[in-house]
Amino acid sequence: MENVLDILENRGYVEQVTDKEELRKLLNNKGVPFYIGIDPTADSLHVGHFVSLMVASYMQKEGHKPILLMGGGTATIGDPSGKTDMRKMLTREELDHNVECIKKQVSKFLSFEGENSAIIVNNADWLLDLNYINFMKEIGTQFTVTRMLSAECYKNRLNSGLTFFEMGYMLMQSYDFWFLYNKYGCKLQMGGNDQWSNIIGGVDLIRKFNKNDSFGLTFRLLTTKEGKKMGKTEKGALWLDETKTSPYEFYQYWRNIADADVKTVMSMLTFLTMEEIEKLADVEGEEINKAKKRAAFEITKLVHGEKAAKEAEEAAENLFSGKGNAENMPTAKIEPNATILDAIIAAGFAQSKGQAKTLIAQGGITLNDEKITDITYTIKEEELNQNPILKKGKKGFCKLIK
RNA sequence: GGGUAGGUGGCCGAGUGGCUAAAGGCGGCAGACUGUAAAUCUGUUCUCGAAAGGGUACGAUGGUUCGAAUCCAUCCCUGCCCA
Repeated sequence: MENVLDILENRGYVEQVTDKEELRKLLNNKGVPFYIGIDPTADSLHVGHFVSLMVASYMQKEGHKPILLMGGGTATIGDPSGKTDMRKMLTREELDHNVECIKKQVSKFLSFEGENSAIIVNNADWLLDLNYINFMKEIGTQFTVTRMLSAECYKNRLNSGLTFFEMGYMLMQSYDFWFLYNKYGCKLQMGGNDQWSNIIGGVDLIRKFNKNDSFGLTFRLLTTKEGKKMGKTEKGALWLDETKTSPYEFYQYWRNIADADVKTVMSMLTFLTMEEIEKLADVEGEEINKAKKRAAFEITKLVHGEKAAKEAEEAAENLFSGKGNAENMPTAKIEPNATILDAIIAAGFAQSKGQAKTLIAQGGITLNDEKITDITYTIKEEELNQNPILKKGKKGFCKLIK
């Protein structure tokens, strides 16, 4: 029988493992509890979390038990790993709200029923009550600064300011793992590769207090071939929440990825078999567009469901084949007799009138396929009643409604 | 606490009294070419205004000056070195 670890490796998720052979043995059993941490700093997950959820999903499908750790405790004081500005402090209510929203999204990937149902825990439940002196005595003595500084992630920060809290963050995350190990028998922590130091911190701690039978595994960060993080859009992050990033936009993001990234995206963000993926992606030239379409569809389906994925696909197809009568493209409400500039801003194509003017000046704006050159153009009521389609460049579509 | 170097547009980074809405690079956007790709080339990139022109802006607040990102004072923040 295939081991989950092999699946994960074949699909290109795995970056580092503490002890691959021993972990493989452990995973031959069923129902192994493992945990993945998520900081509930927003009311939606973004693409960065997507990979984690995919991995967790594969793990659960193979019979293991996912524990999702919400970093409610650490988020209340702000996560320092953002470079300069400490993130906003979040109130308990906000955090609870975020956790609820996240749980909804997570349930598309993980089952909260059955023998190996996923569970959600919040480290606020144990971190907030810690006593500093006790913590330092018990946990602080187990770490040497010398070793921590030799970690890659701290090395880079050494010349740009590293606060004590940031070092302490590692202790807290290590403590989390130890706590879950004791409470749930959780023997495996998984996370993005940037979490490696924090994860092995926990593994070490468990070895010192208990025994050497816990593991850490990190997965590749989702980056393009050029090493840039995936999931950045002009509006910021690519969210999994449909009100923050519409299914159409979401679909378009994946439809537009670079050729070189198609395979990565398909293997890491879909459940297509590797044979299928190779068949689709190992092609020359224009053919690769089929693979991109499939990738976009599958990924959108996972996050927004099949119906939304189909709608996004149809909308895109109609728009790009020139018939602008799709139902599901983004819409923007404008007043009758609004100027073209207002419409451009309402559609989200520009932040200011100046930018909107630039767009027109550069010939990037069309209304029902008529190029707009006059920046004083106003959209009359009768024209608006026909719900004209405003187009920015080649890919920006928006239906104007009253 | 002492010494020292700094804080400039989304980011990096030049600029040390008027020619500076601020070089250059990155990123973004548009155009050409294409396959809704990449690479390349061109243009563009604070804001209001149709334009002329105005308004904000170089950590913060005051001041000097006809005129300040640039000089002075105080404060806040960051790096480095010493304690």
